[in-house]
Amino acid sequence: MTRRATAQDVADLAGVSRSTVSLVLNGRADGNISRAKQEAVRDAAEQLRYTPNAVALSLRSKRTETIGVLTWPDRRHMPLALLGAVYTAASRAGYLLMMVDAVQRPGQVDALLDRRVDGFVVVAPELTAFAVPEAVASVPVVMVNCFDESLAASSLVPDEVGAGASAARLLLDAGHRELAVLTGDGLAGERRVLGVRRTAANAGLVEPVVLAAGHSVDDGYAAARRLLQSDLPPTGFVCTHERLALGALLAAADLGLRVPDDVSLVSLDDGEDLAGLLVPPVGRVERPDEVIAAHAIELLVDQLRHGRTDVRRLSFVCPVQPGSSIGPPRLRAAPTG
Amino acid sequence: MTRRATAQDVADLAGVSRSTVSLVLNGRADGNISRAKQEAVRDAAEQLRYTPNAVALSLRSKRTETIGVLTWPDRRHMPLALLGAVYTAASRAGYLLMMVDAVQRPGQVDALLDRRVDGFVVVAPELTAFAVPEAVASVPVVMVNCFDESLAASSLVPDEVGAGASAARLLLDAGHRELAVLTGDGLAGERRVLGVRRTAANAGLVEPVVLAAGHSVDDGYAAARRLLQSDLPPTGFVCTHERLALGALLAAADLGLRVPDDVSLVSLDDGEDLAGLLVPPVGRVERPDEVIAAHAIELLVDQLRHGRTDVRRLSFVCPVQPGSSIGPPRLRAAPTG
DNA sequence: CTGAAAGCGCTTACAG
DNA sequence: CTGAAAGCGCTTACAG
Repeated sequence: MTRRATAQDVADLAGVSRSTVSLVLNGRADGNISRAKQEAVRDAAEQLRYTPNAVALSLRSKRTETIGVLTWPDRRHMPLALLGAVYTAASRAGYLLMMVDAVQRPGQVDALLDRRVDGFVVVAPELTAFAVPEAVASVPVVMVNCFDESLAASSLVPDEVGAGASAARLLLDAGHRELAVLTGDGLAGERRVLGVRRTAANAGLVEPVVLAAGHSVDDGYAAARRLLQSDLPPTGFVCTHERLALGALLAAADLGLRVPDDVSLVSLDDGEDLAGLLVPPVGRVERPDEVIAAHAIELLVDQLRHGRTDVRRLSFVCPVQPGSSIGPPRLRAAPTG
Repeated sequence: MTRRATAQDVADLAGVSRSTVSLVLNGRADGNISRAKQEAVRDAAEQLRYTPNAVALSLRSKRTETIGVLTWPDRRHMPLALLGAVYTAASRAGYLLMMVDAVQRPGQVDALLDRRVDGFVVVAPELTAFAVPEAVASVPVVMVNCFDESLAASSLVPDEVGAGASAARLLLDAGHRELAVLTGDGLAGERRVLGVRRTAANAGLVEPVVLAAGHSVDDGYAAARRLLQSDLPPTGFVCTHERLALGALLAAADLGLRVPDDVSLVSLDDGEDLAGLLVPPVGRVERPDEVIAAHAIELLVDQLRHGRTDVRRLSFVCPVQPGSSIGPPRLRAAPTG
């Protein structure tokens, strides 16, 4: 609870002026300040554990070295993996983050502006259009996993259609011909389904069964159970998010079906870090959160530090992560009739 | 990218001095400033969308209305539920948060101090002792889910022993006499196990089997599978964290055992919000994250705003959340011999 | 009733 | 080689 030392304290202790302290500590003393005084200043600073008051620095420099993060939860979760990756990238670049829930607490967006964050990154839990509040655009903004067509801001999103296609291909390559897709609502789900459909069509497969299952484990369980008990059950499931995959896995186990012997399972990544932890680990198509976040911060920092201002719209390939939930389709007795 | 208005801009537009603007906008104009000028100031402020620069305010007031959050991940996860609850409580009290990973990036703790956060809350993912860096204690600190014996800081933790006892009682009350405990390492696990053991002993039960399973779903799967296939399988499982419960559920399903018909399952909460989502929803003892966080922020804000300084060590009861994973024990053929 | 001044803690021209 | 001054944007005594 003790008062922290100021440059004046250091100056007093070293017997010099405030300006001298500033010059020395900021490495602009060469040829200006005598060796002896430099030494004295450094000693005094160390002894007092002096470190400049960042608030005063900010008032003067008009930079806070702080980035505002606008995010919000959807029904499943906060975009934690993305946020963590944004934090890591920002830390490395020397920035601290102030995060607010832009949907639940829109008022805090203004609080961020008042505190003069240098810029914003908007992080969505799931691919979506998002209307950035007007005031926010008074500083550089980059959008992650979302976009605002009416705004000249860079935007970085996963290639969801490609991800869906990769998921389908995992099953096709294993020999499956009868696919089912379990999905929730939302733009990411739609695009992922589109990817699966296209790939299936290109491969000459019968149209996959697409079920709008929902967003919970239980939804995945119910949908998978229903399909698995139908007359002509699909041999391979694509789940557009991870809770559905867990539900499907539980449903299969409950029905005495083994994964991947009796049914194969592929999941798309929604940042819950769940699919890979299951038993067996579910093969999946990942959202490259670290890569996206690193690029986002790089773009933003480029604007903040070097005044670059070009708007980019980037789409990122989603890498495939094989898992032992994928095997060849189970041979089925030819349908009678 | 336009410059934001300052009090001077408002003063110029309203034709008054800066002081007048300040007085009017801070509600101290009564009897001091003429009605007409007040009106003029307010109009000008609105027109320019003036809002005070919080950086300048902070330099003057020596308060930033910002709380530093020190946290870190353990092997399973970040303490997300707690952090979310801390965020909500702090927002309501008018504070913004700056969060850093105190273990991975200790240097950022100093960055927080330089930026003059008003206080700190330390949030641990799992109950643990934590040595708060000395400099941090120069401002008010409250510790959540952790403690530092050598520091005069308030600390708020779950009653882990009580939680373990409640978990055991859920199974006892359903008629179980042969319990197994799946646990990871760490203080929370130890205390939870202690609670189970005591309760079992008090009820005159045979000592429960305690297995240091690990921290992953797979660990829970392997441990549960082993026990379920043993000669005298336990009828009820207590899992000290949620991934173990998921693993146990998958193991049971794989072995063709039904929950709760063949085996009952109880989980303790570790903030992953997983157990309740499963099929069936796993009965559990919850960590009261919202309650803990609300009290923590209340204590901290009391210190920040009213200078209260009493150190509290609080322990919070963990409420029981029944789930359909608990049923009466399956009758077993008497052991032969 | 209202404006000029001081000061929060910095850094950067600017004099000497 | 070094110190005094100005200014970032506020608010609060202090004069008038």
